[in-house]
Amino acid sequence: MGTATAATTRPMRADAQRNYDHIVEVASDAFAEHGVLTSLDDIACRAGVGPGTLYRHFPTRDSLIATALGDSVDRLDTLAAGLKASEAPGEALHEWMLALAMHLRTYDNLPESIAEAFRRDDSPLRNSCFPLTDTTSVLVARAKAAGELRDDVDPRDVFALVSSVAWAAQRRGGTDADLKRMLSLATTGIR
Amino acid sequence: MGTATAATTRPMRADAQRNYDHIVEVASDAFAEHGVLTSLDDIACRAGVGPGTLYRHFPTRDSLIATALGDSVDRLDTLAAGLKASEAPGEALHEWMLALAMHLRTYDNLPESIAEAFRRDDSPLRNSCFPLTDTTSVLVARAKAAGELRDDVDPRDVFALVSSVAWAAQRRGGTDADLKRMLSLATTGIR
DNA sequence: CAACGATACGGAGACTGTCTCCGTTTTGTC
DNA sequence: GACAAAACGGAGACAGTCTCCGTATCGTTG
Repeated sequence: MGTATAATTRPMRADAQRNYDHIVEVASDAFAEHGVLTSLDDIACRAGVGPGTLYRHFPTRDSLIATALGDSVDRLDTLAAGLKASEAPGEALHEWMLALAMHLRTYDNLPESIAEAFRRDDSPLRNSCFPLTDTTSVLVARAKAAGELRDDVDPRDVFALVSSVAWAAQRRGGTDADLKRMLSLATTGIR
Repeated sequence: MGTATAATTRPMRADAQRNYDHIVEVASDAFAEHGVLTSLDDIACRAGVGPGTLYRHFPTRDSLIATALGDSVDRLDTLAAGLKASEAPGEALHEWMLALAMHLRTYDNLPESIAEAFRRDDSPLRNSCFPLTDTTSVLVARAKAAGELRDDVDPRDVFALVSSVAWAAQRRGGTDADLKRMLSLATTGIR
């Protein structure tokens, strides 16, 4: 991803593509610095475009977040491919849960936005998470099959649990140590 | 609590007390119906007072939430007294964690507000939670002493974990069953 | 390369919610 | 009944979201 284009339809006009790319770039920085709740008009301003232009390209905050997260999701997908082939499904699941939790820390308040997106249909942010929930399901199933995870665990609960740990850790200090400790606390019970 | 008064200083003037009580009453309803993020001006309007009056009594949203939660916290305190004397500390801790999680579901978005309050000093909402964190500490210590809980568990992490489970469960459907299932998933590992 | 239609821009401004300031009203006391 | 202190309330400043539409830019066609 990185420089996304609506390749399905007619290609974007040159100026539109330029603005689109610049907005995403600025948004990534702004989200990283101030969290996903930062002012969108401010992002537009910093990107040197009017609010109208931003909202035309990204009708909702979610759509902008989803696009800004593109690279991080791609990286997770690469990791997922390896983990799905792992010969130690239990460990693979653990590694995945940690990676997922780290991903959810990409921006401040991201877990809230994603959780919110899951309550709406057709949210672009929700759609962008489907690869992640799918991978979670696969890894949970493999861990179960290997007898390394209880049979009664719902993969959706696992995703929710990881989200909630990421959420909690961010408010408990936000360091890697906080995240790992909280995740360990919450998952030791899984086996 | 219920009808709180600044009893430490001079008693409130009659009209002020009347407005104060009415605001809290209306706020409880509004929070219950629309969550803690509902419009404060709207609460003022429904309570038949001007915005100025509301903000004079409750300078921050947190202070209003804290007051509105008074009754629920009182009920938890009563429960806590019994649990602290329980002869089954492990079970007592579990029961407490469930009660705490239910409390955090009193209003929509309450876990977020409380977590946020914990990042600020002198937030009234944070202060109103101290009895709860204290009880958590006591019950965690007792469970440890009885050998029913790992020694390396930080009570603050326990509180954070319960908050995060309440948060996650609310976004996973919000039913009692969702909450209990998620809590069980997250705590089975505690022992 | 001129010119035209389609595409995209951008900023003024409507709208919503937060929060404050200060002239007016209510209260309690002497 | 009158006076000072306490409290009221609403107009309005401010910030953020999002839209509408006149204007500018682009790409294509002759």
